[in-house]
Amino acid sequence: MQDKTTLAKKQSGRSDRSQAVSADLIAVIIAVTNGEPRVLTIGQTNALPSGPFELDHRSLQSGLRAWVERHTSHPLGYVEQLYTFADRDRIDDEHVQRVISISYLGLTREEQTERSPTHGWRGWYDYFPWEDHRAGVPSILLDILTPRLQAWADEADEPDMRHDRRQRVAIAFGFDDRDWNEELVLQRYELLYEAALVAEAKRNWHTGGVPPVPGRLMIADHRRILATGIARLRTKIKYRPVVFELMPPTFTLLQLQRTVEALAGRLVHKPNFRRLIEEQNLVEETGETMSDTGGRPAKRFRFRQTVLAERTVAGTKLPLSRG
Amino acid sequence: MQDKTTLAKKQSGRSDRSQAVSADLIAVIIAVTNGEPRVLTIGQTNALPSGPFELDHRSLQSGLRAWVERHTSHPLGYVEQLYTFADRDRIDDEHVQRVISISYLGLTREEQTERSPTHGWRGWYDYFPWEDHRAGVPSILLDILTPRLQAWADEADEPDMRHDRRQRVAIAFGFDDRDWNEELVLQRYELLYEAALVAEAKRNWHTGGVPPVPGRLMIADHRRILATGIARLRTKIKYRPVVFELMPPTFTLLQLQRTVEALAGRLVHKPNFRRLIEEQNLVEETGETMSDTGGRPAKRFRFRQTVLAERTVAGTKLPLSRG
DNA sequence: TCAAAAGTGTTATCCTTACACCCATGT
DNA sequence: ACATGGGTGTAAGGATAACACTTTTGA
Repeated sequence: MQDKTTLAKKQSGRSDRSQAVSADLIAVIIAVTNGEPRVLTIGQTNALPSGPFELDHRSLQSGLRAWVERHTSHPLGYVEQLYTFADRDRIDDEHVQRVISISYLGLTREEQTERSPTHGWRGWYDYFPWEDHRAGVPSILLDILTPRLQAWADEADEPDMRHDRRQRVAIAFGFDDRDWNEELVLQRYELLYEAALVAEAKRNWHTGGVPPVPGRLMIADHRRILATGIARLRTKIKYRPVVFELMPPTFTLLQLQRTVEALAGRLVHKPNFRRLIEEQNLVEETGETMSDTGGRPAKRFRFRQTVLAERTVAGTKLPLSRG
Repeated sequence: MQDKTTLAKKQSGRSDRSQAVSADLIAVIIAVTNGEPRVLTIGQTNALPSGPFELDHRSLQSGLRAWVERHTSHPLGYVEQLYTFADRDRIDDEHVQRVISISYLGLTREEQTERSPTHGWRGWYDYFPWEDHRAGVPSILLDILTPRLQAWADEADEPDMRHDRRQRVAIAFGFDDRDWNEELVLQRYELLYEAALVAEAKRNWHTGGVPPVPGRLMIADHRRILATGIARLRTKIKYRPVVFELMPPTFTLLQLQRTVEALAGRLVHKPNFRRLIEEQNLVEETGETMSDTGGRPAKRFRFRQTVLAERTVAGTKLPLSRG
């Protein structure tokens, strides 16, 4: 980095020195269908949708919006920037090229009618099976992750490092009767990476180390970016009314609850959930009821669009207790 | 944006079409000196330190760290990415060049001994005088901002828009006996910009519109970036132990409290503050005391470095009540 | 009649905020 | 003595989580 004064010179000299960067957008597009959170992927490749940032777009957001809406034929309700990476290099014909990846989180609804060969939706728990605690602590976590993480912590030579590893693992995964914190998605993935328990960190498992833990792989660092997106969304739903971007125009309170549970990966206390949603005036009755799935018919609700103005800033609360 | 398959081709064709981007880093470096939050600026120019991202740095963070540490001769304690912008264009000799600005927040301590011609520190409330509520609601807010914002809201033609403006202003600035929320720094700045009450939005004040509101101007969108950084820091101190990055090695609890108050722009309830800090075991006594400023000598404390490991994830609490 | 879901009422607990008060030191 | 800052005890209020129980439908 230089002072402002030297900045201009540096930049016109760019092409001589073959120093340039290119910018990619990477999108984490989320929908919730049949109570499962899903992520938009490209082809069969387990890659997040991405591509070069084009000059004709006014801004990063508008570029992303245009592209996604073209491909999914569904408006992108909510878009938020996640993170910008520049740690990777790409080698071109004659130049070393720096690639800057700007990642975004977007929320939509899955278009049921469409079958596209270029993209598809996949459940996010395919990539992170240890993150779904709706039916209790998943056995993958208990039987596979726990012992391997313990072993990794214990294999450290210095006592300080052992203690540090044990503590980080305990906090992230809720060991030693700590509570499970569903927001720590990225920390957990990074610990698994650091412990080389995830296939992306193929430092030694193919040459004698331990095999990777279950969970679908993605190209490059896309799984890490997805983890970032999930973590952000899990935090966000607790204080901003973004869940509604994932809902159909009208819905029952249980459907809304199931969506929240799908995202958070944990169950919610039903009576308290309903109260909280209604107290906050986030929704209004449509007058209709639904009598699908056995039981007393449920009132249909619709999101009160006006709260978007009121609450872009103010907040939403969700009770995330044990069910 | 394109699918992955077309990505490679697009990129090698970059130089022919003169389409390339360049990347800038922009840094919001904060220190707190004598109970005032200060920001590192360049020269006399009211600009944040910035410069091109250089290829020889391993990552964005390391590039920023190296540069700042070279110039301030003080280690950068905490660094966090703020936001990436690409909305501006810069015109080169023969090309239109897209500039991507990646902004960072960094925390240090101000080096007292040093006097550099290339950079200096300036109180952040010079730029945002309406943000300092430590001595009560500032008169700038009461006497100047309030009537102008009301007027702007009322001048809207459609009733819906009027209502929307009134509501957003009321939430952001705490009108109609709403509480002041110190975290909404960016929303407030954006409202002032939208209302053209800030010199950056010089749409009409020099041709007959209202003059800008008090508050020091910065070049380009730097004041907006600073607002983003302040907002982020004000939120962060409430749940992560980052204040300590701004403190000298040892300090009294009142000094710590004054630092928090300087950042938050509001007073804190002393007894509760002390309890909360001590209960959380964030600090330990050094054994020494300080008897500077009249009154009973205060115990000196030091930050417990071990909590960095424990709490990178877990949290810190601060009581931000009325004092 | 039972299962399944929709709802209501109330209590226990904890955290936040505030109030009241005493202690130690320098001038 | 009094001003200034250090420091402790405790109670009021609100938010959250939990428990217990009633209602309405379809099979």
